[in-house]
Amino acid sequence: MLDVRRIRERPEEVKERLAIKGGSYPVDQIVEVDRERRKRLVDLENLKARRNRVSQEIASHKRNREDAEEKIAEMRRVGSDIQALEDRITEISQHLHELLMETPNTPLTMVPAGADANDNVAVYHYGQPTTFTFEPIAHWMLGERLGILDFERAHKLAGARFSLSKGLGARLARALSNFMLDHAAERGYEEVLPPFLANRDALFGTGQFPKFENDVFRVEPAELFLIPTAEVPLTNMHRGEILAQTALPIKYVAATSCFRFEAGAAGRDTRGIIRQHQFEKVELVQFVHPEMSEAATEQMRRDAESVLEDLGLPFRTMLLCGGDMGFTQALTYDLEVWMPSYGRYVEISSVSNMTDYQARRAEIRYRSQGSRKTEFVHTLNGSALAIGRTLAAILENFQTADGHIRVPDVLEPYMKTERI
RNA sequence: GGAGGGGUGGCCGAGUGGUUUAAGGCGCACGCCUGGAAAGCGUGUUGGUGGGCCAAAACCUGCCUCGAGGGUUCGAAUCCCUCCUCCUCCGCCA
Repeated sequence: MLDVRRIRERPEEVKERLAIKGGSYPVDQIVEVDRERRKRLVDLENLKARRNRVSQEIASHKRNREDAEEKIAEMRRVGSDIQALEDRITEISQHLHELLMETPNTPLTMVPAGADANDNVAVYHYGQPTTFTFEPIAHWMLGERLGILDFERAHKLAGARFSLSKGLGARLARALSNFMLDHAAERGYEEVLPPFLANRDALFGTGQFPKFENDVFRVEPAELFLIPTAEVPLTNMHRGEILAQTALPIKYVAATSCFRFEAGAAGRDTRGIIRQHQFEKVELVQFVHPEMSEAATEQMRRDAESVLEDLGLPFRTMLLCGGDMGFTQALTYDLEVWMPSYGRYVEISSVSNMTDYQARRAEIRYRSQGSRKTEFVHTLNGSALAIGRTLAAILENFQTADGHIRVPDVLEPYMKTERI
């Protein structure tokens, strides 16, 4: 959620920034509705001030056993005026809130303009697309042949877009998860094992709701939702809190399952484990001082990139253009790993700076040491990494001519074998 | 699942319809006192959101805020309803 005061005071600047994302947003309307709301608020508060004052007088009359009927009758009228005005202001406020909800975060100045993924800018490369002396096989074929991925039985259990891994496949997933958690812990992230279900307020706080309600699984009979990413529980841990400035930055890492309905992705990535209803992911989240957020984003990007580098997987890092960015993001890097079966780079991580947009929705503040004033923190998150896609990338990039998989050195202590 | 009891400021804790603009204590900050400190004394100490002052800061001022949301009332921390959460006991359970 954008700061309504910023829109009120500098609407042109906000419009300019939003233009980078493309589309049209109700900035002028927000300014107008906000003005209307504040105007009526003054009237309401004057009425309430009067009621408070006269109520004191009534109390004083009652104590002195004097008649207060006239004032009570007067306040009865004032009370109904207040009620009517309050109802009107509630309507206006809801309208204003809806308009603000339709307005995405403003991109940082370094974000390039552009309409879609074609306008993203590659900012970093590691390795080269893998070359083979034989015909490489797709991970879903390899996985089934090696008996480490089983799609048919997973479909029997839960339907399409589910898979299961077993044997060394399951161990590889666990190895990746443990390796990535350790990797993050070395970089100062505190490990968290959060609930995999979250309530409506949490989904709203991180910005999945109200816009993407159709993309998550709702769990009956409680009003709970399977988390689409650990960003939801990790960021909402501090929802409604005022943090000490000395506590910043707060850095969390969690390995969780993630659940996405993938509505609108019908027919896309139907083979393999690239796009599933359930997948595992190691997620990084940071709460930082606003002045530190750009540097922290670069650092988090390195935290994610170094996972791929340690594994030895070829990838590139893309700075997303305005048109390809998410709703709540002010800056996003996508890490894309080379996937031989696709013959192209495939997203394996996304590192984003939400500036204060999420913090404002979720009311996460900090109190600066000198002053008593509270400010919103900046929130960052990034995957490091998506387990399933990393597993697929390892199968495909490290397959050998005899149909086996070379285990990356850094995983050997976890795998207890050099090859699958 | 059953029965009962709680949720008040940074913390503890009083408060069952009107001098409560939330008592008192602890902690913290500043000041006085002191050679310096302790003690003592004094002042301040939830957050949010409006208005005023050319802008900012400071300052003045209104409204809201006693787990959350509704309701009753001229007036609600206090009464009623719904929800969340914590604790105790019983039952069940990885």
